[in-house]
Amino acid sequence: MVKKVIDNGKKGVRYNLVLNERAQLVLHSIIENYIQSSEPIGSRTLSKTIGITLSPATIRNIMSDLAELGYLIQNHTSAGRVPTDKAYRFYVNSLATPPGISEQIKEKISLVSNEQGSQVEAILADTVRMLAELTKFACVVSTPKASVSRLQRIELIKISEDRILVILVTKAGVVRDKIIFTNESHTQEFLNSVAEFLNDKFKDHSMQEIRKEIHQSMVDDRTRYHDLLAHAIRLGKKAFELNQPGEMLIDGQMNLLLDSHFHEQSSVRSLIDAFEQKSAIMKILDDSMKHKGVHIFIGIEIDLKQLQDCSLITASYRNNQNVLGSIGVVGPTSMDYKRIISMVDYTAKILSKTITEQSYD
Amino acid sequence: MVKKVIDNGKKGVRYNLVLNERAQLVLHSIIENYIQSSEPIGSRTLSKTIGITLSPATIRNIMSDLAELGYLIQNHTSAGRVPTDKAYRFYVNSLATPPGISEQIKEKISLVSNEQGSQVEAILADTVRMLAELTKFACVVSTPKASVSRLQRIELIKISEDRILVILVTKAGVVRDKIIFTNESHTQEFLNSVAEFLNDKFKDHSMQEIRKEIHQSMVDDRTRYHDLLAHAIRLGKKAFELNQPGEMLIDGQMNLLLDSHFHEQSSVRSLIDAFEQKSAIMKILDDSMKHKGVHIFIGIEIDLKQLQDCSLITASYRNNQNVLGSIGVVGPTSMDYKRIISMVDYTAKILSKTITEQSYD
DNA sequence: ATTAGCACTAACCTTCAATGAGTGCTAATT
DNA sequence: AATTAGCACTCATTGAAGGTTAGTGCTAAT
Repeated sequence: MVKKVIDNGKKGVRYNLVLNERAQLVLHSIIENYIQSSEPIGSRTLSKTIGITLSPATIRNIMSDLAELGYLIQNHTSAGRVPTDKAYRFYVNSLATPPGISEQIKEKISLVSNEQGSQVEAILADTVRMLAELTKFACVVSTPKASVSRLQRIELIKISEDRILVILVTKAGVVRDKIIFTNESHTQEFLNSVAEFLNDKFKDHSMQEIRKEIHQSMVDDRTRYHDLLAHAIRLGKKAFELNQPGEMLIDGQMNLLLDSHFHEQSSVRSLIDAFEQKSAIMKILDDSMKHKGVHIFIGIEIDLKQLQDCSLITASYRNNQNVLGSIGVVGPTSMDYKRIISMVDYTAKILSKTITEQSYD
Repeated sequence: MVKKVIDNGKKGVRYNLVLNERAQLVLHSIIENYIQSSEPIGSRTLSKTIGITLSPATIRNIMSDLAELGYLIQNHTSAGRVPTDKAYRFYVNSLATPPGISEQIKEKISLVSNEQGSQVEAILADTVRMLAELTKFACVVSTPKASVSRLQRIELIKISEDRILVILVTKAGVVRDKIIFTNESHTQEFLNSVAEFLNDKFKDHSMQEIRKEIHQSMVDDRTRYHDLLAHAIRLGKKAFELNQPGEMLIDGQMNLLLDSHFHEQSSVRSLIDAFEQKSAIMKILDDSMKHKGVHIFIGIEIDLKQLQDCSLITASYRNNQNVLGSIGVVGPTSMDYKRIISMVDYTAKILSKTITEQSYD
């Protein structure tokens, strides 16, 4: 029975479990129907909506085979069938380049953060909110990590005898601040000199480079005999220490809770859990930064059991110099992939454009 | 029939609709029962749980009167009765000083933001999360408004030919940044001089004062003939312009959505709406900053129709110098007021203490 | 290889009656 | 005069019965 389906003309190819064309068509059609209706698809309804003429009975046979191959499951014996993660994977793989999106949507996406002089964080917040609004799903974005970005300027501000506020501005337009503690008390004037020194020495260097250079300076003999230098290096070490691991902005979690796919108590709980400990999602976003283009994680492919009923569509954004972060949409596995993929794709592109313009390079 | 209840012994007092003692007891008991069970209270069950011996029939009579006076309503003719906003108002008014809370809870509250050297925003974020976690409701906090706070330091950072990044650090420990545009191009060195000038002149002044002083300087003749001064004032004007209207952090919205009181689609929608346009809630928080101690808004008392089924408990927090903002909990009108009030109260006190320690005064 | 036909399933909806928690009113009791 | 017992009544909730519907699998005919 399986043979019927895997047999696509060439007898010899045993392991190449490629669906024959008709089976593909049926599967495709089931998925698109299901995405639209969210209801199990039966042979009858399908035989009407599918393009070619095919009797319900034939379709039943094909569906039975597809079920056996793991593309479909039945919730009840007498219910229609529902696509599995494997089916969605087949589906998105079969999609060619993301289809264009309507001018209207494009305009909405482009409209965000047109306000000049916005900070990067504000742009990201606006973007993520817009995308959540547009997709009606939850939307996340990782903020640029300071470590890959290059230094625009550092400022040291005296707060109390033993506390200094460090402000780092990166070329990507991100402002980060943190407090460091010292044993000795410095005047603001002295801190200004130190900051000026660090700016001269490290401007345009990447944070990683800076940390390395500071480390080298510390073992350099010259440092010990030069007072300002010594202090500068000591303070600089603390200031440039790896700090925030990069953050993540979330919007539209509510959309998911309202979504009919997640109406059972249990799935709502696990969704909340997943978003509460951001780290896991963050990690996925980070990973997807490494590759170009849109990334799609379907159900079980997301390495997070709380999100087993979800799919995650991500795309990275960048400025002229670096990949800075990624933006993503979390929705039910039965989401309208075409629509969401193209939106995420376009949004990431516009975001890259906006951020590049705002960058200080 | 009404007379029976409003009559508390003194015939003459017609407008003073004070409930007699027994009616108060019954009402009190109904409310506490309802807070616990969330189910309409009938005369039968009440006659068992109430302290004194009182037959169901008698209680029915009293309940009937209370209903007529607007303290109770019946959803259906044959259902138990449920407290109204008016009843909750009576209830919280009758509560004496917030009762103490368990040491365990106190400890949990105090535990937050023990990490030294945290930024104010981080402390607030941690606090609001903790309070949401503890109360299982939504929790909001308004960040300190820059305008009331006093200047610790200003920095000007050149970003491009026509853009300058302004960083304001207030004594309350808040860092704010924004970008301003200029017609003329300045060197970073020049910006440093300007910043130093502004720091000398305005350190420790409140933002409001600074705006006023700048305004005066602009009409002052001397300003025109002094180049640095003129530039400083011009840039300063832009830098200190009223910018962010203060922000608001929210956490635990999900808790509300999960709460059984908000399980109808419509009320979930309106909750989301309410939190989406933060401004209205922000306004209430702002208002409550003006008064000392815990504030309680019950149902209709919240000037926001989307939150008609909610109550809001707020308390302001402060440093040595100023009231900085307020923190609040949003829950169903039938929340456990005693518990929540004491938690909000205690949290605000701890928050004030923490922030005072972090302040740069 | 495809399709028509048929028996079978299971969810879903509607109806109906029974149950139970509650009420208001009146008359008896304290 | 206030309280309580008793009674008739209301209405939401529950669960069983029965019909409907959308679906299946299998077999035989095309």
